Parts: sequence; C-alpha cells; structure tokens
Amino acid sequence: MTANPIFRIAEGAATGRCATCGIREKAVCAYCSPPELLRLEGIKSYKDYEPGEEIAAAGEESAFVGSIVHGVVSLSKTMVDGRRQMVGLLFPSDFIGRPFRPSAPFDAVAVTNVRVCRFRRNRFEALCADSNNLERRFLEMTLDELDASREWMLLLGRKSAREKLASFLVILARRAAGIREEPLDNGVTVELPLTREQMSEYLGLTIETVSRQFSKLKREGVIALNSAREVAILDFARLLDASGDESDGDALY
Amino acid sequence: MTANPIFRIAEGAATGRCATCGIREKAVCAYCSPPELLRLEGIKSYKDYEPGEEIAAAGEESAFVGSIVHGVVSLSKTMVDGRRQMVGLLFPSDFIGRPFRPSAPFDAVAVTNVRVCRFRRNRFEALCADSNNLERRFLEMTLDELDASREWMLLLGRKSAREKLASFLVILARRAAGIREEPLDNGVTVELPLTREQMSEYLGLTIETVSRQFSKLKREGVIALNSAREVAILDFARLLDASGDESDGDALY
DNA sequence: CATGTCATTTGACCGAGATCAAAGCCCGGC
DNA sequence: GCCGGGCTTTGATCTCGGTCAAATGACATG
Repeated sequence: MTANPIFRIAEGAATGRCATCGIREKAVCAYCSPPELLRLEGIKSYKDYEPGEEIAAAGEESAFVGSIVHGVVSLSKTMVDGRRQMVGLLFPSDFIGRPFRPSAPFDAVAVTNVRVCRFRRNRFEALCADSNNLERRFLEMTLDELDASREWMLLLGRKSAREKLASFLVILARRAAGIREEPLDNGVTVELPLTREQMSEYLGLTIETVSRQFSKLKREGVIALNSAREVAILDFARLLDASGDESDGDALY
Repeated sequence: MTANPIFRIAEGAATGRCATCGIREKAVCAYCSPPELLRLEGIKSYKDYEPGEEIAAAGEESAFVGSIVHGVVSLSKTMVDGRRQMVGLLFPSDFIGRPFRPSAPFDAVAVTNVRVCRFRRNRFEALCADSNNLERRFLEMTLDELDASREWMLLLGRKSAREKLASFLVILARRAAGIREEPLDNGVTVELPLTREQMSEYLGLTIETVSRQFSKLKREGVIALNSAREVAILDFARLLDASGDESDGDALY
C-alpha cells in the first residue's frame, strides 16, 4: 500500500553480470543463449543520466543503442514554435535507440535518474545479423511498441482530457500492479514519474488542463493525492470507466 | 500533370512470378535471394478486396499476413461509442498483419480496390526464422512504421486543423512525386484516396472541419479542387509552410 | 524564520473546432 | 431528363480545452 516506484526496479543491480541483471527476462537480450550473452557482455557498457539530461537529440548521430536498466526516458518531438509532443515513455527493459539509421527522429531525455546498458550501434547491428535470438526479440519488442504507439494515437486523436488522464493513470496502475503481481485492488498507490508539464506533453494537453482533471477526479473520489506526485487509486472501476476503454483488458497484456 | 493514382501502381501485375512483381523492390521480400523467393512463391496466394471490405477485425484471429500489391488499406480503432481513429494508412508494398500474435488490435479495411499477396502467418513466421533476409527487411519496415506512427502522434496531439490537413496533402504530394520521380513542382495533381470522412478519421477531426480547411486553402490559392477527390497543388511552398513542418525534408526519406 | 524558486492549483475569459442543421453537388438508375 | 441517395459544403451556435493571470504550496538556502 506504499508508493510504488516502478521505474526504479533493478536499482543497484546490473552493473556487472548479465545473468543477475534485473531486466534480463524482458529486455532485448531476453532470448539470448549463454554464449550470445557472453558476446553481449563483452561489448556492453553502462551509462547514467540525471533527470532532464539529454540522451540523444532528434536528427543527431548517435553511436549507441541499448536497454534501460532503471529509470524513465521520454521520447519527444518539438516543433519550431516550441510545441512539444511526447511520443513514447520508456521504462526499465525497454529498448532505446534506432538501429539501421545514424540517428533517431526524436529527442530522448532522462525523466528520472536513468541507467542505460549500452552497445555501439554497429556492434549491435552486427550481432543482430549473427544472432537470430537477439534479432527476434528486438523485432517482437518493436512490434509491441508499434501497437502501443497506435493505441496512443487513439488517445491523442479522439479522447477527452478526462479520458486521457484516466487512461494514463490506468496504465501506470496496471504496470505497478503487474510488476508487483498484486490484484488490481482499490487503494493501490502509484508514484507519478512525470511532472504535470511532462504529463501534458504526453497527453497532448496543457499543464492547466491536466491539473484541473486531477482535481476533478479527486473531487469525485476516484483518486486521492497523497502528494502532487503520488496518487492513490480509490475506485479503479470508475477510473477505468473514465478512461473510455471498454474491457478491463486483463485478458491481454 | 494528370491525376496520379499512386495507390494503383502495379495494377494488373503481380498475379504470377515474384521476379516481375511491381512491389518487389520495396516489400518485405525485397532482400530475399532467388531461392528464398522461390520458397515464398510456393506459399503465397493473392486475395482481392472491394472498397469498404473488411480485411481483418480488431482482436479476431487472422491466419494471414502479407503485402499490399495495389490499393490502399486503413488501420483503425473504434471506441464503444463510435468514435474512430485511423492509426495507419497502408499503400502498395506495405506489410499488413501481425506476426507472432494470433490477431492484430486494429481493424484493417480496404479503402480502394485492394490486392494482397498473402502468406499464412505461421508459414511466414517460420520463414522469418529461416531467412535472415526476410526477417531483416520486416524489422526495418516495422521500425520505419514506428517512426511514422510517432510522427503522426505529433500531428494528432499538437497540430491545428489547418496544419493537419496541409501535412496530409504534403505527404500525398511527396509520395506521388517520389514514385513518379518528378521534382516537387507546383501544379502537381494528387488524387485523394480517402473520402472527407476517412480523412477526418485519419486526422483526428470532424468531416466538417476537414471540408472547411479544404475550402480555406482553396480560397487562399494554395490548392485547387478539380473535383472533391482531386487536388492540384498550386503553391507547394505555402502548403509546406501551412503544415507546420520546418524543413522540406528532401534530405531524409 | 524569512526568502526565493519552482511546481501546482484555481479563476476568468476566449477561441478553435465540434455539433446541429440545411443546402448543394455529383452520378447512376429509371 | 428526372429522381434519389450519398458526399460535400456552408452556416449558426455551443463547448471543451487553451490562454492569461494570480494565488497557493513545497522546499531549499541563508
């Protein structure tokens, strides 16, 4: 029943052997055999980032790709006049970087303290060619990302501000519950990895609208705010209803 | 200078040999060696669809994946109350279907007359495991789709109605010009594959707003409407400007 | 404890785009 | 040529979310 910093799992771990790495089961290396893992181990390096630190800039060459070991990374695109849209939010075990291209078309910024397990892009590409397991896992992860980003298109194009915020909270609550293997009961507390401004960039809203929708859900007794960054889900059923998504989706995902 | 039905290239071709197939260079089979192509040829079959015909339904099992030979296919998601968002528009050589899962989370519908070069999903998956070339090309195409869908998230989340429509027209004009290998001059005529309603679903707008923005661009002399479905680009520079995208982007893509 | 900074909340107002409604237009069938 | 149905356009009005502005709160520093 305490705050749940889902984006900090594996903290402290994963400075050394892949075998004991906290994201081993879900990351791009998940399907690798012991010898393949050894090769990966030979070319990996860790790098840490502070909140707000830029990991890669849109259009600028980046020699690295990798896996997020802990922390949260945002992918976003900014228009010339400053309008910004977050196009992805990466959590531990998610892949970061753009193989087969010199640069990614989006900015990657550390939202929290972040540790990335990095590979030189060309080494990674070469390994993909050699290792069916690595390439296969990467393909599956990319397909899942594509599905998720299309799902987000529905949110951005058609959902109301209320539905957007509720959807976001549902996703965070599910992720928290999923990792902690708890049933999705009322009273779950979720720590928000993002500021109101970052949420507004993710949801295609303004900061004021996000804040107002928080207040409204609070007034209605659907959630409670322990602090600005810590939400208690008081009534998950109503939150789900507010999200505009039909099923509770426990069948899939 | 005549209408340009980009979505009908390869019409008539591709009922037979892969070697002479119109989408051979760009489709998922692009990197396949002659023997691999032979294997593909052994398991492929063609299927045609009428405009409006459903190719696959969200969440329902589909035994097939494949490549679009000609025509345009929409991917979309519908909410319980009927709100609908298009999450992808597939053109010839694009891949359709969801390998490694029994079903896709989106509806696929033929927008025009469509021919698909199909493979049984499990055969395709098996071939991916055997053929590095096939899997590699599929991975690259999926990564490109992911980039494109994130680009679309910026449009849905942050662009004005005017910018949305202009962006869409720029993409169509580029695609038309690219395939015809002509410079992007003023006076290019683009045939719209979508009705106003379908465009509104793609752009996250209403049909009325789309129509109004067409009228406005016309009034301003940026475009002309030969018919409701055929647009002449009179001033590409101003159209680009109206799209809210900085560069003319001819460097990339 | 006073002060400054930064994130968040709340209020007042406005406007882009949605909604509701009514023509207009295109085309195919009779 | 006339009729009918489906797109598309245009108009009038409303509303949700954006904009501008100010107050409140949370902390860290001197």
